[in-house]
Amino acid sequence: MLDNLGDFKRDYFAGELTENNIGDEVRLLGWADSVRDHGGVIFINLRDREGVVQVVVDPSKSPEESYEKAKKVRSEYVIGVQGRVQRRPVGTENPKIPTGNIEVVADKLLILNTCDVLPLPIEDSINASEEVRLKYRYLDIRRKPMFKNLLVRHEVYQATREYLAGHGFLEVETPMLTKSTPEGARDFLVPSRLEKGKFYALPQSPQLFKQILMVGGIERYFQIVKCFRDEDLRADRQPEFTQIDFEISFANEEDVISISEGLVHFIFKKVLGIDLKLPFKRITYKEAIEKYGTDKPDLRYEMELVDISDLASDVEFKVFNDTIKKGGIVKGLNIKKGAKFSRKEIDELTDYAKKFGAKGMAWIKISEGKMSSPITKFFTQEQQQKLKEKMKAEEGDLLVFIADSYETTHRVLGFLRKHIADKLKIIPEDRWDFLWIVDFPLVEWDEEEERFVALHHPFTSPKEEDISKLDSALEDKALASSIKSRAYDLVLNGEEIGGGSIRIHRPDIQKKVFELLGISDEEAEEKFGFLINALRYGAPPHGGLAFGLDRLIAIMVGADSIREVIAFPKTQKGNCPLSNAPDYVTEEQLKELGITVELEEEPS
RNA sequence: GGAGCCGUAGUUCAGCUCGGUCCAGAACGCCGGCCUGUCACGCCGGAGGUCGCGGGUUCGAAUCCCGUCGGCUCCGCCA
Repeated sequence: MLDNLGDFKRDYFAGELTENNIGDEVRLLGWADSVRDHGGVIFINLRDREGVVQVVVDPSKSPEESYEKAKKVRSEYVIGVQGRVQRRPVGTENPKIPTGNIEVVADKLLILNTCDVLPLPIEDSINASEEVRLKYRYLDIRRKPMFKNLLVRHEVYQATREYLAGHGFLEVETPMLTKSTPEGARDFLVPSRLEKGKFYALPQSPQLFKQILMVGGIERYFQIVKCFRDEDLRADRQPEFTQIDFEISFANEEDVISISEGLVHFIFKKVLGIDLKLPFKRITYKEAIEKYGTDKPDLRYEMELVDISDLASDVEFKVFNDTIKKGGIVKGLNIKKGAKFSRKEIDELTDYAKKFGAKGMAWIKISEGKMSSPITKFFTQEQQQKLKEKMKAEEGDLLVFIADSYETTHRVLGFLRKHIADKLKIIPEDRWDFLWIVDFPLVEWDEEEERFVALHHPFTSPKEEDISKLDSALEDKALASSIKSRAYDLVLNGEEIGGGSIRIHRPDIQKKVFELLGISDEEAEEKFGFLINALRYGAPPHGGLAFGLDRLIAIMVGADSIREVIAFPKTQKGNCPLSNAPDYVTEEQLKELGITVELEEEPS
């Protein structure tokens, strides 16, 4: 028989009790974390949000009714205890828990609810499969590490609001039911009942609305906001995710960067007690690609790409000099202490490189004072020496080379660099390597679509000195590619955690950029007409940034996946094992929306 | 769209190479009994399985083959 809560109130959280409470009569509410029945005395660890305390039910001290009830308590029963706090008898202290010097002698015991056999253990270390954890997320969240992640998340929200509100930013909500936009990710669509055949889209970001808020004279806007993108999932990608989004009027890059740095600094200080060094390092997009092979380099380890194209054009090795002749490049990585790799391991690296488009991978081991490799014979002594100098090669190193186009070479080496660093476990933990990537190209040529696409988004402003290039950019691919944008990304430990730009605030420039992107006047008018219109009515210069909140928090708590910092995340197929969404709806619901569904198979 | 790993009691796994001795086994959990200072309590006993699903091969399939569903990682995709 279960007890009613009635007017039973909690005086303390279990974890709040200290030796100062000794002698106090207290009431506690929570879950039975563990029960130890000795046939006589019964120990129950009562757990709540803030911690655990031992409750003692002693037949010689507690009322018989309470003792009989205590015998029935099992793991995760919901209980209430009224009792006196006492110092534990000498020798029975438990140093493993913060309240280990005290215990509560139960006077009154309430059993408020029972609990079925648990599908996953409520323990700190994770053993259960992720599928089970998501299905029973309420049990998973009872685990301390999950609770801590959600707590950190809460503290980041609060710090964000404190900092941005303190710097004159107004929190304004933007619509969740909005308009589908071309460019960018696939939209989630929501059918309109009132206008059958029409659809809302869930926002990929509040981009257009926050710009319009600037036109509206808000001056400084922010929002902690859900964004939706219907693309395939990854460990760091969910179909719905959260951004810290902000925008500033009359701002240039430095204003946005400095607010961003201030915010991140504030969050780290407030939540983790860490003093980040400001300003963050900055490198250009070009430098990032050429040194690290990626636009989100992890600077926690060195291993930079080395260009040996000039040397490669002279060596007899056909793969190298042919690549150069065709306008490609040859670059290498020095894998420190990599000479210990077996032939098999090197072959695995080659296969890995091929996955990313490499045709092959050349390698040279430096061991016993000389170079050993199938390609050494193509190098003269002098060339070997030169190569060693360029690569800063020392005894015990392994040099690997990719010869291909500019793009492929960098891309492959970028992935290799990361892969090898993981493999060799040379990435230091507990480092916070923030890095701004600046000077992005405005557009890049998309071979598949046979048009230019925006690297950032279509509302990103070109650099002021490049605006004149817009007029002839369509006819001149090289010229178009040389236009730099006013975009910037913030990278932390090799992950992109934020990105933004100074936007276009003039309708004439916006029109030219649309033209460059192959977006016709009609299409621009139809899809973004409301923004273009707004720009015509005194739009101030403005810019901003959005942080990927989930990624930021995942890195802060050391989680491998953003699912660990989201209360109710989705699986890789976009399912929610807890609620079983998405699911079929009734014929009536579909009819009301004027929707007919074509299924390959009938729903079961 | 593609590649890889995984799917066996409530949970985590072993068994699968080389089919039979497996009407499947361990640990934790659960249930019952004993136990008055434990805290991963202990001791004794017990229950618990559509081996993801479907098909095939075979005298015989958890094990081999094909398909399919689901979970995870990655590529493509993600302005």
